[in-house]
Amino acid sequence: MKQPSLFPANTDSGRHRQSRIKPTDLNPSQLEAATTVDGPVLVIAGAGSGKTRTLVYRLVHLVEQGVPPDDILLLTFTRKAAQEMVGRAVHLLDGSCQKVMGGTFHAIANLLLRRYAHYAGYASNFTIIDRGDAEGIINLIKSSLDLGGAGKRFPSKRVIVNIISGAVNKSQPFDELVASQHIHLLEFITDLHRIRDHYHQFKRDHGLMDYDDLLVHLRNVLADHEAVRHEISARFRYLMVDEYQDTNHLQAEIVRLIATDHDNVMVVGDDSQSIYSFRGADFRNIMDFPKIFPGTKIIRLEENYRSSQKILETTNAIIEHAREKYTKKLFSNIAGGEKPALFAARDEGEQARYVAGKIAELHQQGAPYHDMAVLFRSGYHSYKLELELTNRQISFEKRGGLKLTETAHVKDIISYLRLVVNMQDTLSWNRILLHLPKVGPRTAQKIVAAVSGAEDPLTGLEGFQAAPAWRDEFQELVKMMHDLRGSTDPVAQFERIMAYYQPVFERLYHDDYPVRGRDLEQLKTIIGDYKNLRDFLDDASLDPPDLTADPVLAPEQGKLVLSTVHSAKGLEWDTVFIIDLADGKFPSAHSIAFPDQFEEERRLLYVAATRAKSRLFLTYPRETISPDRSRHYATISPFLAQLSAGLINNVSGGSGFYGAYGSSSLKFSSSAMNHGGDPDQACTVNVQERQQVAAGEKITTTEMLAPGMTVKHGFFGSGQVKKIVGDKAVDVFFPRYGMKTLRLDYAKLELA
DNA sequence: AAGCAGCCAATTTTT
DNA sequence: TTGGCTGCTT
Repeated sequence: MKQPSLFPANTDSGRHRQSRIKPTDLNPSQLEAATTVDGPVLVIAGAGSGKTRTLVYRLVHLVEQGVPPDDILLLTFTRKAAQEMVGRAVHLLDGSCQKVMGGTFHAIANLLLRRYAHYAGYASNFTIIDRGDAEGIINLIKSSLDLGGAGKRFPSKRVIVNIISGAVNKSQPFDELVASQHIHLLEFITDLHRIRDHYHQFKRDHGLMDYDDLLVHLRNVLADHEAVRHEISARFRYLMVDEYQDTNHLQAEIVRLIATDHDNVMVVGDDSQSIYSFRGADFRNIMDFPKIFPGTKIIRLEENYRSSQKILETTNAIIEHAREKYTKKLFSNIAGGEKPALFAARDEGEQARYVAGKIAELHQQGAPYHDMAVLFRSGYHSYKLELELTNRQISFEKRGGLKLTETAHVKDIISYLRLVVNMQDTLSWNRILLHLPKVGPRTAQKIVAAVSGAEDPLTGLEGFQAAPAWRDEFQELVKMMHDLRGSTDPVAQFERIMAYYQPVFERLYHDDYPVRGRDLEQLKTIIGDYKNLRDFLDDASLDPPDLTADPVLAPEQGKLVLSTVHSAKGLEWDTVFIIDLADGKFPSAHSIAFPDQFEEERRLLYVAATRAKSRLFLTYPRETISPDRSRHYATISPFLAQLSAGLINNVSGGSGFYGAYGSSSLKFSSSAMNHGGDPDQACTVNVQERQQVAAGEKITTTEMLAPGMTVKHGFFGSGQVKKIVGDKAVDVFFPRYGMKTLRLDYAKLELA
């Protein structure tokens, strides 16, 4: 949890000792990577190729060579990853390299900016805001500029934040991004500019930084202030960056700038595991690295030490079909094991029962729960399974999906706490003032004006003339704010807030406040780990805890893990289940019309499948139920339909229990398998199946279309066919989204 | 004018 | 399960 201080007094360092690294611990490539001390190094490390091990040993090696641990900066994708690597190195070194600075780009940027923020025009007590906060600001601006109220075609706050953030993370000009990704919003471009400018000004005025600002301002400070650049470059003489394929241009620039004076940088990555392009990540950073750092030593790790050869054959086949040809083909010396198993369940309920049953069965055969994980595309895909596991009393830990800090009641508490640290934080004022009875957006705005206009915000608050209807509650608030300012113990401050908030809480969430109350208990426990309120608030934004099913239980080891694929990155388990492998769920429906996104979904499946050491189960439901309770047939994920026969073992039962179409699903799956190796064949089978179940409405070939016809798409709505492109694709114009080229084997089109 | 209750819609992935 | 919109109440 705690970050080491940024510039600690460095005392003992670099005692030479007998090396802890035995050459036999690493293979020759790993050893070379671990023992190259100076200069730029690019390590291209396939899944399971011992990348983490190599990084840990390099840490050890650097320290053994006399590099003060203090001088090393380890940039990782999650804070957990950094902790684990440093922890392992500390273990190998008997505790002597605790001072290695490690964390995410954002966390490190935060630490540095606390010191250098004034170069960016910020005070050092700035508040870090998350996505929800950013959306809140956009809403305030939208209403203050009187936008969006009238026409409902005006983009939602979500879309606006996406655009603003996307332009920063993709280093793309704002207008260009709107033109390429949101062509239908070009008519609003002037208003979008106004919103963007107000948003930037708002953050500046109130001491707020969003995630992107942390990177942007750090980059700017490094680029524009030579003295600072040299100071930081000297401070971190050795840089290591993990998961480099998931960095964006801004992050690459930051690396370049921090390494200014020494070029001692090792980056590690795998282009076939790039899964964060939605956040601006560009795996071409890997290819560009040697250009930016001339003289780069390139090392490849291609032997997989994680998975059995049988699993690896399948994962290799998954990535084989990628449009982009990747540089590596992994091999494994782990013989034996089982082929991956494919289970086509009748519906989501059966899928959950199958997975839970398998887990119970394997557990009985001696497999510990913590050696098993269930992975899925989206957080909510696991809901049914969570119920099933709870029924069977199998406890689990869920990663990814909703965060504790994303729940309304926790945000409430955090807003009060933020004000203790930064009274200029208008966004938080606005939120908590709405808790007063009879106070809505309008009155809240007036109070906010009084608060931010005053020399001392609290005096401004006190001076506000509250209406008699809510004067008492207002006085309570004033009193609490005074008490909070007089305290420095986070837990005491939390308690004081709760004393005030409890009645508000019960009124606001009268339906379910007892359940929500457990989140607040959990929050209190977490706050108890901090001595300093700002550290807590930073972590709450930068490393928000997952919303766990049973908060009272400490994060004990030994539990089954349920996780989104994104949150499973870098981890491994003996047994892995990947569920909901149906077209439209994995790959997600959003990706289907966009080839780049579709390819990223493929890599995502690759990442998921390469987490497995010895057992891999792939499942999908044949039928899904929408929120409106209508049923839909689902087809197997195209990524699986493309695979050759023989790679995967179809275990889809076949007892009459599955019902009429259940058995047809078996035929479908196995025929797709039998024709495998030839993707077109598999697609043909796929197409026939769709025609059969959908009574001929779905468009499966271009022969069914002609320019001028109207068609319907699940995401884009109705559109007009403009042009037939080849025999598999069609250009369609959608009024709200513009012209799209749709590939008929990806996209599901219907005749309107 | 402003707050508030109740209804309907939509829902990716993360720092 | 939240969020936006509508129409009723203060």
